[in-house]
Amino acid sequence: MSRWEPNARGRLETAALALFTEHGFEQTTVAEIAGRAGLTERTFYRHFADKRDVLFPDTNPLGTFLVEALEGVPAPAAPMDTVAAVLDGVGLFFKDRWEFARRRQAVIAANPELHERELVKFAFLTATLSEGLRRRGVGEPAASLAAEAGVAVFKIAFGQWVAESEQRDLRELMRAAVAELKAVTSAGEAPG
Amino acid sequence: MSRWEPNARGRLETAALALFTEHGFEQTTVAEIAGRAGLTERTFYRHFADKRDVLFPDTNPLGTFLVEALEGVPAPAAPMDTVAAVLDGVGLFFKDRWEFARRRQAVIAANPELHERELVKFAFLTATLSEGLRRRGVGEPAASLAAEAGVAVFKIAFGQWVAESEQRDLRELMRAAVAELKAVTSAGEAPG
DNA sequence: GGTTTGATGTCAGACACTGACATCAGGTCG
DNA sequence: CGACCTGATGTCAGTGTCTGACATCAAACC
Repeated sequence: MSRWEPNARGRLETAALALFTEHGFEQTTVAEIAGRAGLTERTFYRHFADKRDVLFPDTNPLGTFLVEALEGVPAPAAPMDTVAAVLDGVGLFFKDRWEFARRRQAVIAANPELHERELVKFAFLTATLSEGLRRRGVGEPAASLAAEAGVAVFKIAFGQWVAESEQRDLRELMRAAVAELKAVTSAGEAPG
Repeated sequence: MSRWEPNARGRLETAALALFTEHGFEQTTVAEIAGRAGLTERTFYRHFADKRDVLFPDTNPLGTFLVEALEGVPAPAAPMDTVAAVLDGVGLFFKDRWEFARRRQAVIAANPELHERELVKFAFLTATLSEGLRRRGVGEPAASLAAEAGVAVFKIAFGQWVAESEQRDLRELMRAAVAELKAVTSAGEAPG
């Protein structure tokens, strides 16, 4: 028999999401989260850098997934096609996480502090994507722009996806958004 | 003679930027900022919602400027052309603020917490721009995408602008970024 | 001149977060 | 087998952010 219950980190994440949903983010203290998980406040801070981080784990699967997806794209593709291919993979990634994503997003949307942290995660994805593109030979500022565009598409499509009452195909939403973005940016290019 | 020195808010902003530059953001306490401004910590929190906000004032001139610029654009323009026109105005807005922008950006870049807050301000600009476009009849998700694209262009061009050792024309950098974005998004659209 | 207003000060306190040290089951090594 | 080390946790004390409640008092207003 081991000295402690296993999966302390997971228990903290579960307890936090539950308490945030029940009482709200601000009304929940770290001590309460730790208490529900059978741990102390100090231990919470050994697993998460701060209170918000419990919803944004460092072991962000999406980040690593992104890198792998990027490497899987055939090399001689235009930047935006590469991004589109990566987004397709991301769509599959979320396939079985719709319910969880919805619950989590509800908590985040209800708390400006959490929304703020979410933006950091998006910025991290943008940086990851941009670096990946540069590694594939895309120059600046093309790489940064394509990365920003890709994450923008993801943001918007993801927002639509979790907002629907029925689960749709995230990939379709993203493909539509990519098409819309192309239309928007090319329109009026050479008027007349 | 009035009871207090005038412009308490401005004194706090000046004191904060100076102290953040000298000792860093985390090493500076709110009490120190208030002290240098001849005020108390409590008064600081009457002017700013939190410690970071002293670098991101609510009376954000850029936000209001954006709205006005948006209204100044002739109505029958394509979304991205509207955004481009607004960005041109924004470029002028920063014309005389290069030095200040550089100092401020140096402080922000040195502190993740401040960078995080900056992302919120960008998100606010995106929302403002998106809403303005929708008010002009642009539908969704085109409005959101154009807004995201515009802010992305601003972010990247602004980053280049403050990174240079000599002041260049922000408008040119943004125009180039818009052109690059169009190139990136249209490339590979209908491959041969 | 009395009253109201509003920016500030004072004080107490909750809570986020951190450093230092203690504990103790389980694995390691001699 | 026993001494030792490791690592996850607990305990405690402390700093700093941020907030609510109440006090102050020049200036404006009537």
